[in-house]
Amino acid sequence: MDQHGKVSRNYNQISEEEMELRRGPWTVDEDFTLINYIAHHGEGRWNSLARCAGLKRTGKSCRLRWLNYLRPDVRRGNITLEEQLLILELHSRWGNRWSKIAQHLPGRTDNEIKNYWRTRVQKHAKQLRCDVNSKQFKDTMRYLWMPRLVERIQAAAASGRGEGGASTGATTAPSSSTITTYNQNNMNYNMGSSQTMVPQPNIDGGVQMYTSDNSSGGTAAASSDSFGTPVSDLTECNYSNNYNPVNQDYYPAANQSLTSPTAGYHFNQTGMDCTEQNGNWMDCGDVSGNLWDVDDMWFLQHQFGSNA
DNA sequence: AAAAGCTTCAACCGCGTAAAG
DNA sequence: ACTTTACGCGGTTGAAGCTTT
Repeated sequence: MDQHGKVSRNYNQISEEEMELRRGPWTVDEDFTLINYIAHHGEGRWNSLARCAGLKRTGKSCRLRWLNYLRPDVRRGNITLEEQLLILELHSRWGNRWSKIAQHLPGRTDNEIKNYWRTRVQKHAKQLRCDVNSKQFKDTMRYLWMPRLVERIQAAAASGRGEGGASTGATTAPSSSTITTYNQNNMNYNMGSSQTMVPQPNIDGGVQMYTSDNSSGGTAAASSDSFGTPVSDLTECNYSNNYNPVNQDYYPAANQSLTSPTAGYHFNQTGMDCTEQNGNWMDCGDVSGNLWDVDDMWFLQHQFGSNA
C-alpha cells in the first residue's frame, strides 16, 4: 500500500466504525458537537478529536469543517473589491498557492479563494477564449482589470465618505487616506484624488495590503461581518452603482461621472470608450456579452495582436 | 409552472511532507 | 534510518440554488 493509501486508511482506521462514518453535508447537530468540543478541548489531533467528540466523521472532515466554516473568525460572503484586487495580485505572484494567498486575506479560507478564482476568474478567461495561465490573460488582468478594481475601490471610498459605515470594517472600501498606492510588480497606481491612474515605476515591488495593518481588516471585522459584502467581482460590473453596507442595497452613485477605467490609462483606446457608448460605464449585471468583454477583447487584440 | 441549463461552494480525494515512534 | 501517523495543500466533484427558456 502506498503512502496515500496509508493516510487514507488512517483517517478511517476505526474499522468497527468504518461502516458508519458519515459523509456529505454536516448537520446542525454535528456542527454543534464539533464547536462545543473544540471550545472545551481546542483544535488539533483531528482523528482523536473526531472520535472523542463522538462524531462519525473522519478527522480530516472535522478539520475541514472547522477551518472552512465553523471557525469563529472565518469571513463568509462576497469577496470585496480590495480582496479581489489582492487575490489577483497575489495569484499573479504565487500562482495557485491558495493557502498562501489566504494568509493575506484575514478570515478568508483557501477554499473560498480557490472557488472564487475558479468560478469568476477562470470563467472570464474561458469567455475570452484564452488560457488563464497565458501571458495575454495575465496582462489583461494586470493592465485592465486590476486598474479597474483600483478605480472602483477609489470610487467606492469616495462615495462612501459621509455614508457612515462605508469605510468601516473590512467589508467595505478603505478610505482614500488608507489607499495611497497600489503596487504591482512593475508599476504603481497612484490613488490620490485624481480619478485616473498612471502606471509608475515600482518603488519597492511590495504588495500593498489594504486590510492587514488596519485592524478593521482583521478578525474584528470578520466577526462583525454577518451581513453580506458587496457583490462586485470582475464579472459583475456594477461600476455605476455603489453599495450600501447598511441595507445591502446598491444605489446609484450621486456625483459619479466616471470614465472608462481604461481611459487615461496608458493603453487608452480611441473609439471604444464605454461611457461614450451608453453613457453609463459598465452598466451591466453580468459579463456575458457586456462591455467587459468588448473592452477585454479590444485589449487582447491590440496589445498582443491576438485573436483571443 | 416546469424543465433545462448554469453557477456556486461545501465537501471529498489524492498527494506530499513533517513529526513522532 | 526507517516506518507510521497526522496534517495541510491543491484539485475535483456533486448537490443545491438560481436563472433562463
